[in-house]
Amino acid sequence: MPELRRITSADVARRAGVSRATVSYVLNATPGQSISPATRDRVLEAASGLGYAPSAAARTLRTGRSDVVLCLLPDWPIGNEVGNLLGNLSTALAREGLTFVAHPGSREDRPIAEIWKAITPAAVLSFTDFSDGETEAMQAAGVALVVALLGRAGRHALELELPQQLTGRRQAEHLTGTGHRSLGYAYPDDPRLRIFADPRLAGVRAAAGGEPVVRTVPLDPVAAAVAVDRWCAEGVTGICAYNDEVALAVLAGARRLGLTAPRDLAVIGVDDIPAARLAVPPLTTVTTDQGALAAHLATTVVAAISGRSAPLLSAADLVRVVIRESA
Amino acid sequence: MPELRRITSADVARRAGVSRATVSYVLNATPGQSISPATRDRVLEAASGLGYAPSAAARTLRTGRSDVVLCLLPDWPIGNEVGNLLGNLSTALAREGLTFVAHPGSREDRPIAEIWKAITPAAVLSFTDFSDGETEAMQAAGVALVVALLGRAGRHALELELPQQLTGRRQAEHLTGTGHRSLGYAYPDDPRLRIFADPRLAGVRAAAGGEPVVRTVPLDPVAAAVAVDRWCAEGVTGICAYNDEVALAVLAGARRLGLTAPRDLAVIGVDDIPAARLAVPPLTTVTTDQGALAAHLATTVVAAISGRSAPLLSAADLVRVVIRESA
DNA sequence: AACGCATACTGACACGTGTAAGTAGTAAAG
DNA sequence: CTTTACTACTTACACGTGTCAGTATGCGTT
Repeated sequence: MPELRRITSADVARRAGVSRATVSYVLNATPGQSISPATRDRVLEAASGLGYAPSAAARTLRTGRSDVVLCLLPDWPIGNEVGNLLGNLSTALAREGLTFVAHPGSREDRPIAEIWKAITPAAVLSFTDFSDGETEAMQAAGVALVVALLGRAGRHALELELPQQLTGRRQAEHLTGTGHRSLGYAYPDDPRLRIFADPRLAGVRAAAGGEPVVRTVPLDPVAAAVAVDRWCAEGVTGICAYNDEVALAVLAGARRLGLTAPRDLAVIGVDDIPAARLAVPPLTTVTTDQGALAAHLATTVVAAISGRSAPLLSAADLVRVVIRESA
Repeated sequence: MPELRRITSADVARRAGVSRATVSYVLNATPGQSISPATRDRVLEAASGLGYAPSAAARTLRTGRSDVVLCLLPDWPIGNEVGNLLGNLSTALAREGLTFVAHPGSREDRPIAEIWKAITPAAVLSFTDFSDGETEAMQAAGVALVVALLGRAGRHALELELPQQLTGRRQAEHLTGTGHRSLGYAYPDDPRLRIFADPRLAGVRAAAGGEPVVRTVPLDPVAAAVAVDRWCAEGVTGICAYNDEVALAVLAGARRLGLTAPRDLAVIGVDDIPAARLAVPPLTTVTTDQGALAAHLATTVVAAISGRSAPLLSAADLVRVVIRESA
């Protein structure tokens, strides 16, 4: 059995006939160092020839900072669209030389300190915001950047807040644009979702003429029917739903009452999940350009890590209405 | 401004009035070392008093192994159910002292070597299987365990293969149990999903009387109608769909043809997504106990890391049919 | 000839940890 | 009184890297 040993930069140095320091300078393209093209090539060839892979642990120990960006996922079920965003974020950050990883699971079953202590990330992203103590502890441990994407406005940049509001705006604009005067907002049943729901509702409020009638709609046809019945009694004709699933519940509730969309009630969702176009009737919804959003998040993270100032998000054409038949 | 320095075990040792080695022995409860209760308490108190957090990088460097379990996600969109599985897996591994992280994004845009090099995980999980070279390189770099959950049968344990097959079995059993003799299988449009679809189809084959009529069904009502039309012409009366979304497409296609489920065509899905119970008619589907599956995966990983043999999966009551109206 | 000054490197240290090997001190056994 | 065994530690090294401070060589200038 062949000896299975890690290949270190010392191996590369030996093979290239130079010192280990030179190897490090070549492979990291350290500025301010002058290396002759000849030895540079020798080092590069030796490294790839041996299949050298620098030890991240050693590098992190030395520099006090890794190239990992950690994203703490919330404990509520992540849907297709968040998964999509994470995928795009991962490729966008990879393009900048950063490694993106996500940690799912609630914060309760494991203190989040355990997590970033085990990774030593360059940046930590979270959907919810941190306590001041947490932020402080992380920065003391060498985490360069801590960002909450949503949550109570603090001194953090809430980068996702704006697109969420815009989502609500577009919903309301579409309904008022098609003649609906009195709007309802179908709020999700799960209280953990309010962190997303509140900014969307705020967007609806801003774009709707009057105050929308907010009602919680469970993902159940019978319960949804009750909500729809009361909306109709109040003269509401257009419903902005928190997302497509809630919108499907509204449609199912309306169907139980013998109502058909969009004639009796217009419904518009968010996310454009696959089930939306397969619904009865096909669901009009609002979709976000996750690729562009992820790219912006990535540049924000990179800028913050390297100390530059982050560009502003031009959210205007990020969110788009997909018109089908339900509204 | 207060000096912001990392608290090391040397700080703890100084404060407790002992050597650094003693601190390490106490905090890691190293077997074979005898520490007096008095000094043990002093060390423990000093550590918590200073808020000591061991550097994962240093520990990883020293031991050559971290307590991180890395899961490589495929590049196709992960749905609710996979997200659920990841969450459960995360909490199950946390209970064993392991930190779970997921890396989304395709393998193409970043060689996977870059990823595990940046993390140095104790184990790597993947849905697809690795090339032999990749496996070898990872083990050379100190990764203890490499597991492919699905894929071509190799020398790896394909832990997810069995539950997937069982899923297909349960679908077919339900349909044959309700009198359907001639079955069809609605295969997903996206070729990247075949890694999940093939074992499920194999399960249907094993449980169905004859060979099911396999047809690809895109997530589009019009295209799905074409498939349904041909199935009906062939005398097929029950459809096992790859998942709930494909099942919804089949239902939408049937509706376009004026057919109603389950009278003209019985349809059964997989996953029990929220949209399933809101469909017309509410979708009968097969659901997996993700919590139990995750727990089994976690114990398998832990067993493999610590060199013990893994327990077998008792898959029997893991998969369950949710009977609604479509079949 | 002396000096400055780039170029092209090398030697040595530090990061924070786990652990093997060693060392006093005490106590029981021979 | 020596030996052995055990307790309760400490000293010292290694893990693999980045980087500061040197050093030797060549070259143009004073």
